[in-house]
Amino acid sequence: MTRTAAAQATIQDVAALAGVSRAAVSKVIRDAYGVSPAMRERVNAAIEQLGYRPRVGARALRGATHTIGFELPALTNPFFAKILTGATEVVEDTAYQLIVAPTPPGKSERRPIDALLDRQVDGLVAISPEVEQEWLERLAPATPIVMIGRHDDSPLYDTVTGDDEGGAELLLRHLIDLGHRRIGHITIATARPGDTSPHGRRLGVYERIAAELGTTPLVARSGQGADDAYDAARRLLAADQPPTAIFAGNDTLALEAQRALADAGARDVSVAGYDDVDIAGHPGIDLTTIDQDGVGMGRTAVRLLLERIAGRDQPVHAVSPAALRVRGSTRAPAV
Amino acid sequence: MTRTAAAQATIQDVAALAGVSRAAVSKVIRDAYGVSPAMRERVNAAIEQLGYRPRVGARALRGATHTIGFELPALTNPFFAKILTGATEVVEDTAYQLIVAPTPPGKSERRPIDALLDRQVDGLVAISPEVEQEWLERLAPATPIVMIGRHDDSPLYDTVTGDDEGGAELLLRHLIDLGHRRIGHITIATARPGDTSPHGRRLGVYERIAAELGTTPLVARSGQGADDAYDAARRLLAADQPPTAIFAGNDTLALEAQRALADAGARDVSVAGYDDVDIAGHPGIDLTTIDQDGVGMGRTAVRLLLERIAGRDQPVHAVSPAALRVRGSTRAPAV
DNA sequence: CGATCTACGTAGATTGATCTACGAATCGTT
DNA sequence: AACGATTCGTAGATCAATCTACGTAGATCG
Repeated sequence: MTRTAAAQATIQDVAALAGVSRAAVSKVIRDAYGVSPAMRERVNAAIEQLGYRPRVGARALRGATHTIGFELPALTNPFFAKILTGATEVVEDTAYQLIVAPTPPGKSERRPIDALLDRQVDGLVAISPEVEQEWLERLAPATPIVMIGRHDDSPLYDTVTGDDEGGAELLLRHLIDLGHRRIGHITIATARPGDTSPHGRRLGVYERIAAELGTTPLVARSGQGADDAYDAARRLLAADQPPTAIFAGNDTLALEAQRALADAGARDVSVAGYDDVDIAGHPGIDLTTIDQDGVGMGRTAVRLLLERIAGRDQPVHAVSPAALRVRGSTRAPAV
Repeated sequence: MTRTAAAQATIQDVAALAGVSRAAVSKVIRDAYGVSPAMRERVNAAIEQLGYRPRVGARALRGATHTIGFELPALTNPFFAKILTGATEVVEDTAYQLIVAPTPPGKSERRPIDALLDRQVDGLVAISPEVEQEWLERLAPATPIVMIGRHDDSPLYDTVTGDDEGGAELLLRHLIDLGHRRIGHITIATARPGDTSPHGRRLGVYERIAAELGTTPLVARSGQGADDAYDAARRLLAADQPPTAIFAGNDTLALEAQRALADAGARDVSVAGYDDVDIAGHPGIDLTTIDQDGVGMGRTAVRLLLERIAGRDQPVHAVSPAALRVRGSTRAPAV
């Protein structure tokens, strides 16, 4: 701590240099009422000269931070990057700054969310955190929050979800139409059929449709790592009656399934994913998947949040439509 | 602003409930000297009961924020996600919190960096921002910074780079060994041969080796978007003497080049990238590339930063070694 | 047994901004 | 010229923490 911190200029320094009061400088900064052009001029010159920038922390003590917090799980999933891209776009056009707190793999989303709240963000977006709804509802009155992916119907916060039921159904019907009957499913370890998470919803639809078909569901669960997804796919292939098609809970899982299929020489097994990440359209991947417009979801989330910050009281639960993208990874089963 | 903010508990509230002074509570929180077990007990109970969490902003006014800022460009580039993964890992084991400020595509890195500084981060990591070294050196005395990717030799801040010269040379020698003589290069719009950026270094090596070979360099420049990279690749293919191999400045560019090759039916043109992103090893991509251990670079960056925060004065310029990963995307040229 | 030491707590200043009052100057009216 | 209405600027409280002094017990010691 023997730092020779070339002490940053404070509002006091600016005021002294411009020969005005601190309050006057504050007014200029905030573009508030009661500032003569002459004073504005002098103050701005002083700010310029000193390279002054207001400390957000000091501001936070009184009012707002003009900051939007974004909790981001699994950095390696490009779908989340899509959402974040949309969020960034919208924030770009406002006076707000976006700051992202990543959740380390396998850890609870609580810590990054708390970290953002500790930094007094004016609003918070989180991607499908696995926390209790009650906990979120305790936070929401103090800080507006928008959940992406969680299908809960809270009156206290907004949600943006994909049409997971519709999307999963679209995809499964597509496989069935191709002639598949033994369809395996890869999902994440924590998903429960029909729960409020996207994977839970997709799993629920999968089980329902399996029941309709009269087939026994063939589900493999994957942990966080890429290897886990690979292993899950291998387990499906090793089943007594291996599937002719695999519906992976998302594209990242699907990519690992493709890898496993290639290694197992199971060239004729179809694979489909969910999310339509950029790479899915690459000719070497050519993955059939569901596009739920991640960029749009990110945009919507921030828009809803800004509305909340501006004072809206009524909850909004937005749903992004799901569209099937048929590509080469799915075809009729080999006879 | 008609928010019924269920006012968060402050240190004053905790002190009142525990029947002690504010300073006492502060001591307990900071684990400072002069606290009896009995008092600690009572204070912790009060903290628990009120769900109290200290405001980082208020703390920042006096001391540190225990926050590390991370400037992240181009969310869509999975290599940066790798670096961030490494950074997250190291921060995980400390009392610091990582917050990320993304740079919107095509915008200056200055704004996100300033935003982090305004929030009084204790240290800052940035990925190859295109700003003047002088500007960084003005920041560094007040806030320790570590630059990833920039090959500058500043005495005021640390750097972590890949061995871009070695890596580019490895890759080009590999192509030459395969028999390629007409090798095209895709780089980013702002790169200048030999400048301090990774792309500039790689471009410099490319031009040097082209000169050694006595061939005219064939360089296409790409803007930020995926389409730009695709177009750049198309331009290379449309040259009078189209290349038999393409060395893309990074894997993201290489993936677009593959797409362009597929669309152009140029099945026999080799492609190589740089970074070894996860997808490069996928059987459908199978991209020859350079692994420069992005995760390790992220880890090193945070370690160096923590050392600086702890008081180190001497600069460190770490270099991550480059390793060639030969895959199916490069082969001998068609005769 | 009185002096010193240590452990434990507290009072109050401090940090950098915002914001509410309020005072002073300027202006147009009648 | 006197009046209220604007306009411009400042003083000082305030926000939630930290941190330096300093006070008060009780323990230790010669």
